Amino acid sequence: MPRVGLTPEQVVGHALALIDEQGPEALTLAAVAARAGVATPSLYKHVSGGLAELRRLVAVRVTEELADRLAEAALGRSGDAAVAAVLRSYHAYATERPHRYAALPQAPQPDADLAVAAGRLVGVIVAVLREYGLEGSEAIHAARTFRSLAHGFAALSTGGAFQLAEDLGETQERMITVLTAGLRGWPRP
Amino acid sequence: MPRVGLTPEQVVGHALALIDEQGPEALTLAAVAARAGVATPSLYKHVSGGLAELRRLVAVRVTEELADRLAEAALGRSGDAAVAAVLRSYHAYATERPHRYAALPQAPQPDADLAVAAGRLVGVIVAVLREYGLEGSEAIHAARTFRSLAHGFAALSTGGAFQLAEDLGETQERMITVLTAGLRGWPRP
DNA sequence: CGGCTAAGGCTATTAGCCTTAGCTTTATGG
DNA sequence: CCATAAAGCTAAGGCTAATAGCCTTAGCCG
Repeated sequence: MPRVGLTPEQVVGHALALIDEQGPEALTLAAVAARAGVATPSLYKHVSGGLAELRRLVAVRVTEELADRLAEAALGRSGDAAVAAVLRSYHAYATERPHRYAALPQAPQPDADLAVAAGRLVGVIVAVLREYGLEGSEAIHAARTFRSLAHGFAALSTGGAFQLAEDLGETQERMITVLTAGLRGWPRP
Repeated sequence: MPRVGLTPEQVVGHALALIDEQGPEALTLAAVAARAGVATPSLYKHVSGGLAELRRLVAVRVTEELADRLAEAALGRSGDAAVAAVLRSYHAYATERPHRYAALPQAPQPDADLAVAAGRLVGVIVAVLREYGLEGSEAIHAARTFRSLAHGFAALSTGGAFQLAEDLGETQERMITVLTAGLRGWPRP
């Protein structure tokens, strides 16, 4: 039994490949083990928490990836252009890797690593909103609005909920217009 | 082995009860059978497609429930008040029955019954938007924006994605303000 | 009233999955 | 050169869905 030199990172990599190809349902330890050229129980040497932990690690990695994408999109832009770029790149990520994006919400438990990654993602959004003069609680409400719109659009469009022929890109541009206008005229209570 | 007088509707009812209590992951034929006082394979007499069909039926029923709620909220209201009421009742449904709402997207295949139910839901939204003078493609884009915001907010808030202490109701009111303003000033290309 | 049919139960079985336990081999550091 | 920890293995147990085949009940029809 030659050593295959597996690491937790590689295990997650195989998991992501499986998800990309066959969807989150197909993520099973047996399939990951087969792909890694190893017997199923051997995975526990690297991912001691079994399937649950593997899913957790996948969620963390995807969240980090998404946060990176958003940060890159925000880089060098400001105001409406930054909001538009971040929203577009959010949707682009979900569209390019729909299964990976769908694997995101499956982490019910509050998890420290995931919280860190999610914090980075929210940080990018909050930074982009700062230029609208939003501070404190209002920045939080605005960031939630942003995330709701971005996630809803990504989830529904990759999930096939938008059946009609109208172009999704057009929908996205309308959303951007509404959102940027809403941020400029943000309701100050 | 006395007949227990099961119907597909009752099977779905038990499935919903299970989901409400323990989440969508807990929906297994074995658990439903136990709750119905029947052996697992007997369920196939009522739900011939097994677990997949049961999930499908659950999704249809939940979509119908939600559409009913939204229709009721829209009744007798118009304009901004109607939009606000529908958005609030969307979120209220998801909050009252988080697991049930989470069970919604698990129906991947395009399904006729589900399409009908989803059509009713979209119909309510389109009707509410009609008062803003939106027609044709623009009405579609606006309805998509509405759904994205509603679903995103529902999914993220019930999923525990909003960790901070800020009140969710406040966030919702900001969202309503932004959305109604965006609809009134809808971008006419 | 007698019997037939279809529906609604059942048990048994197969196949696939996760997980734990305990053994064996490999690689490495002293 | 050997001891030990890491990384692999097989075996086994306990879930799950799903299929096959049998039995009983209900209800209808002649």
